[in-house]
Amino acid sequence: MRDFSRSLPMSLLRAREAVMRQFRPSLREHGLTEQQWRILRALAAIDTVEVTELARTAFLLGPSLSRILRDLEARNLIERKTAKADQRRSMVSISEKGVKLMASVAPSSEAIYAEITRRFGARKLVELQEMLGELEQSLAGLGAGEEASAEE
Amino acid sequence: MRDFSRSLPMSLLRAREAVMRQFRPSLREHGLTEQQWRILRALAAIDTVEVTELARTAFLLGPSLSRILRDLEARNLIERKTAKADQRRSMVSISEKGVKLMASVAPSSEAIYAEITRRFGARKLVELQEMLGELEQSLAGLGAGEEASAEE
DNA sequence: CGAAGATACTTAACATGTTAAGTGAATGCG
DNA sequence: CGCATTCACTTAACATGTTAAGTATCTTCG
Repeated sequence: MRDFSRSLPMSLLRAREAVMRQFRPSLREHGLTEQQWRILRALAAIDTVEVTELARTAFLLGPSLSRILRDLEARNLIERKTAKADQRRSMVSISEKGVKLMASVAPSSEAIYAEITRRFGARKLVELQEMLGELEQSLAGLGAGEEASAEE
Repeated sequence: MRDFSRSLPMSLLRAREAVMRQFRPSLREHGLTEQQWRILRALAAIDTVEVTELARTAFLLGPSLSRILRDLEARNLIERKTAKADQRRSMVSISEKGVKLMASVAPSSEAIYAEITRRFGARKLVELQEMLGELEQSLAGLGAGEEASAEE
């Protein structure tokens, strides 16, 4: 069997960890986890979303998102209100306080991203992301959850 | 701020999830998590290792590894004995039962990996892994933990 | 209309990620 | 030697990942 430290999952895991290690300290200083930050960023760009759509955007599973939204709401960083037309749906939006928090984190976050880009190379970064997208695409519809979709 | 769904961390996260989604069902059938599988694979190739070295190889943090080893030992999939020369060190090895479990999982795991390789392309896969390695390298010594290292 | 099924979440339960603190065993050094 | 420091782990505490089950609401269709 292939040396597992050279397997694709391990390569992806290590690369992601190398990247996230750069961001975590800054986020931590602001009392945010990586996932909470993802949610705030997603909300900042969208005004109002349903929970399910937010889960898709922030790439979080429903149960994780449920918990995090509960906590973010308790910290007054987001707001929720049930949709009028469908009482099942909960509409989520970022609060003013949330916007301010984002504004305080964004500069260092941007700086870190810029430094990563500088070190790795902007061109290579684009190329890498293209390959990652292709990998994702090439596996779409393979694993669980895709029951007889059209696929064209 | 950049559309966060196109950020490098998200690209890496989605790509990894697309890959792991392929493996999880098979591992689950054998009662293994992704991390437990990593540990068994690492042990199978090494005969005996210290916990710290195993953590490095399987890319797990100490506390996670501690818990998992406790569980794997309870399931008799691994064995532990303290080193004679240094009572602090615990030497870990895979058990016979562990070897058999690996043998029962390996075929489907190999098949899945082969299918991923086929879909994405063997050449592109190599290229992708090279880029991931370069990314990791280019960020080595940036984040936390590297206090005034020599840097060559 | 009204019961069966589908939807949109939420809770529960267990495993891991992450940081900090704890424990016991070596080491360094005065 | 003896004590402070370091080391190799382990525990603790809290957040998230993951799957299954639960709850309320909505939709469908007889």
